[in-house]
Amino acid sequence: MRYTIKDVARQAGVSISTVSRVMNGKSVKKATRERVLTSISDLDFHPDQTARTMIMKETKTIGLVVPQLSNEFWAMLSEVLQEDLWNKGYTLILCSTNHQLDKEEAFIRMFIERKVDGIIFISDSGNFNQSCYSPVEKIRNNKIPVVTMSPELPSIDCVVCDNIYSATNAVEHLIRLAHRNIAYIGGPAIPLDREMGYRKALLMHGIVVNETLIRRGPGQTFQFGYEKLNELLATNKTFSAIFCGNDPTAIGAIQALMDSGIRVPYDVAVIGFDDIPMASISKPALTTVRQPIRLLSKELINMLLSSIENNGESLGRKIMIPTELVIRESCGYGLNPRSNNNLFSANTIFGHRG
Amino acid sequence: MRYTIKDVARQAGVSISTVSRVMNGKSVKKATRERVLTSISDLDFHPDQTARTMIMKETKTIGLVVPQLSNEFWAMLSEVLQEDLWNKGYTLILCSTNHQLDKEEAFIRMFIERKVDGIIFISDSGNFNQSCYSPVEKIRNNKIPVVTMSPELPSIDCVVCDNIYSATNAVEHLIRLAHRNIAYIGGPAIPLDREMGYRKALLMHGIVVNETLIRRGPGQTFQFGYEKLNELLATNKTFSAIFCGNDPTAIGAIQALMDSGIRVPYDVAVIGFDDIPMASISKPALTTVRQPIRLLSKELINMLLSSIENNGESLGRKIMIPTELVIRESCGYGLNPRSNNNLFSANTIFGHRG
DNA sequence: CTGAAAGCGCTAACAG
DNA sequence: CTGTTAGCGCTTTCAG
Repeated sequence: MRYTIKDVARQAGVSISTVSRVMNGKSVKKATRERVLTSISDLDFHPDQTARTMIMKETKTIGLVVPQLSNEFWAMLSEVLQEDLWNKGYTLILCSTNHQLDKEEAFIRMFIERKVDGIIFISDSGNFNQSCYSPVEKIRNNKIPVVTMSPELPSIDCVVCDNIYSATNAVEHLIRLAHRNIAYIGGPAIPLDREMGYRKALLMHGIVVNETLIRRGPGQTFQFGYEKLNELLATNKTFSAIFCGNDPTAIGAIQALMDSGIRVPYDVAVIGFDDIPMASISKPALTTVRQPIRLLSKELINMLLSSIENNGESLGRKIMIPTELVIRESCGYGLNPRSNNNLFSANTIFGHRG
Repeated sequence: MRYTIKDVARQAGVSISTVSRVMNGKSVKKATRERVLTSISDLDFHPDQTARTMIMKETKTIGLVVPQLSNEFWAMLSEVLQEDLWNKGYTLILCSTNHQLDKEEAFIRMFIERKVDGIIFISDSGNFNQSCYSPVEKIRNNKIPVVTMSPELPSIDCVVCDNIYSATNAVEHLIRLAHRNIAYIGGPAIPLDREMGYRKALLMHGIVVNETLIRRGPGQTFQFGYEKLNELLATNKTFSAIFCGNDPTAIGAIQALMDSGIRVPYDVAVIGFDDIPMASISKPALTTVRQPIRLLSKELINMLLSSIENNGESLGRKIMIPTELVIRESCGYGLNPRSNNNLFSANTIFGHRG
């Protein structure tokens, strides 16, 4: 049996309310306070959060759903979120669906039962119905503050990198390097806007989209990129560059190319998305779009906490975070290889886009 | 305001105890049960775990402390632990210290206040005092079931790979490939037993340990390996192989070698530890010791849950999990390059070693 | 089979 | 400044 506030009160010869006051920093005579403090440390007493929660109506707990922890991007974002929230006095319950979408609902249910103060819901179900997505509906019905990275959901707060702009920017980089036959590897687990950005870049430069160069599938891993690239090779279509929806996919694609004796970047240029640590380590080092994780975390938390303060009022705010195109080796350096101006900043757009 | 058991009771025209009975699957007349169930779903009522906990004395929550999530090994282990625990009805609170040791104590304190049913405590403080380590002491004093991966702590349950044996096995592999000048990169954040295994292998083969070939430091990342390797090069000592305490370090070391024009494995062989996904992707693919994550998770959970059932009784059990040496490209294939017998199994030792 | 009542450990009025 | 008291939402005796 653990000690309770009663034990402390008895030990210190005061009432339980006095002990409570000491713990909550309310005014107590100095001598009394010290006596209580001594008893607390003598007994190694820890106040029971559970009981406190029943009255305070707040758990100081945030629920986080991410698609996968073995993807470095989500792992790092989770870690930063946890740290930033901790510094603001919140504990994070981190749940990875590992791409099993049916778990999302189960996690949400658990969050509700545990009365989390807010939820950060990051789904890789890029294809959900625009007007209604059941787990999110459940959160809203329960009036729990929530923030997502899915701009498709109307009237739900959202913080996300500008996927369309970033993808367009990346593909334009390839176009500037004289590529015209550019493939895309993506799928429902990768934001659809990245494909849209790819299409937009081609359109802007009068390049006809070749649908056979677009490979989609349910995956998002190294393995997925490897397979899709081999599919692409099997079509016998011509392509000189590939834009991949995320880094693991890009690295898998590069591996498949190399296994087929195709040199990167000399024969085919490859570009990824996320800039996970692995991107700079793999050979050739991956040119990719960097999502600024610390900024993402900061904005997600700001938005969520402001929503908590306004007791769950969701304004449907959308914040777009800028990205950087980080140029490394995997698509060469084009016309000006000695340039060290290797960062192209995407626009920052705050607020809902018109 | 969320609905409570009272609202359901009123809606269904029964008492709150009946609602409680329905929720807990106790005997209730069929008609009544159905009426209650209807009210529950009509109101989308979720029972409050917090209130339940106050009576039940269990939170169905496990606390997990890991050193870092951006290291794939910990990320994957965390993900598997979370999934396995979820399947057993437990929610995981995952806390990454990100190598800030002072956070360990803060997390433990939080776990106690939240009344977790058990703690999985994975510290990378490899050097802690054998007889007492403050965060762990705190757990024990509070009689919370705990399991660690630190075999040094006496009378604390522990599940861990056999680091000494695995390291010895890895280094012997290098010795079999005719290497005699073998360096080691490690440090306090990497289990000391890996260094002991390295020393043991050399000893067993009559090779004098050259202390200048052992590079230690507080790190464990890619960056750390890169720096330590450069330190090693700066000493001008001869070495033809390196055993690294974990994979990120090994991959960093390889990068540093390549940046100095030293070829791997032709000039220097490198071997790592963990077998993270990156190990098979980086070039050259890394030969490394595989820690079986799913098995590790299974055993950690088994041990913890059995301890919970025996209300916190810690027996100081130590389980050693076997590893595999996965041979890829980074140390060549030695005398028999065509062999596809590329797995050397380490012994499995269950129970405390004599 | 069902309801009334006690109480888990804590905080927050409300009196002194 | 401090003690008394009434709950928070639930489970669990104990009577009907």
